[in-house]
Amino acid sequence: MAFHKHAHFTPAEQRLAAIAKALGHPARIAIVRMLAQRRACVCGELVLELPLSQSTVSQHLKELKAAGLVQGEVDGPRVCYCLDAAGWAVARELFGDLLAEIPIATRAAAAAPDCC
Amino acid sequence: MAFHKHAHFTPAEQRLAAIAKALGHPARIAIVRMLAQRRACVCGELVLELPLSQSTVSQHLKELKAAGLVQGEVDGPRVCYCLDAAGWAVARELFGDLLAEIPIATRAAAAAPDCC
DNA sequence: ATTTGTTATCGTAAATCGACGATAAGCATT
DNA sequence: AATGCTTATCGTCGATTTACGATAACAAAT
Repeated sequence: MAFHKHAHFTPAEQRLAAIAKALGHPARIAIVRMLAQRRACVCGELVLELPLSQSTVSQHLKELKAAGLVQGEVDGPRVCYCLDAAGWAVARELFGDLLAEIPIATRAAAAAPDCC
Repeated sequence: MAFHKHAHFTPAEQRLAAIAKALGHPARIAIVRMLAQRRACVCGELVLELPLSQSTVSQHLKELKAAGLVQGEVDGPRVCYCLDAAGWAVARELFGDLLAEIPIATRAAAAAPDCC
């Protein structure tokens, strides 16, 4: 069933998994890229540029916010979203740590099958 | 509904999302780390070290394989799993590209709220 | 050919996801 | 106070995920 047995994994594994899960949808990747490119906050502009309804975009933003990757601030009648620098620092670090554990493919290793 | 409107996103966004989704579970992060540490193939050892049943571990491996992050080769009576170097090269590149688009937090930017 | 050990698949159940429309909530302006 | 604009939440639907036990498939050894 779905009473996920997360208790047995390290905090770093759980945090990285949560971040990866938040990025595990093309729309959320696209949202992050849009927020990164125009550094200023884009509020409902996201809805205009995405092939999704307003409520769906709002939910995606909620998930990104829950993962600590995005911040939202109320700015008058609208809400101003931007990337959460602290969250992305964590993402960089945790993903970097993981990649550091993984051997990089060399030409020799690519020639011979690298399994077994 | 869940007929995901992925058609409107770029191939890179979709591929990165698929990779991130595959990593979006602590058990799969743990599996990747285990395969990275003992570079030799661990077959059913994964089951012994994870708090999950054999069938559940097999499903997680299947998802990692579908995402191109893990390879499996039949080795006699057992199956030999290892990381897929090519897949991880793509993961490195795509995630690196994304991170390159995202401004790194500076001390000044951290002092002032970086939103709006 | 049968047995043994390992892995994959099937079937199932509860929870979550992804999407939408409709509605509520919040803030400015009128 | 009422209107208008923007965003969040609610309710709903089907699909997917996570997990398990049970069973099938498969390779090696007996």
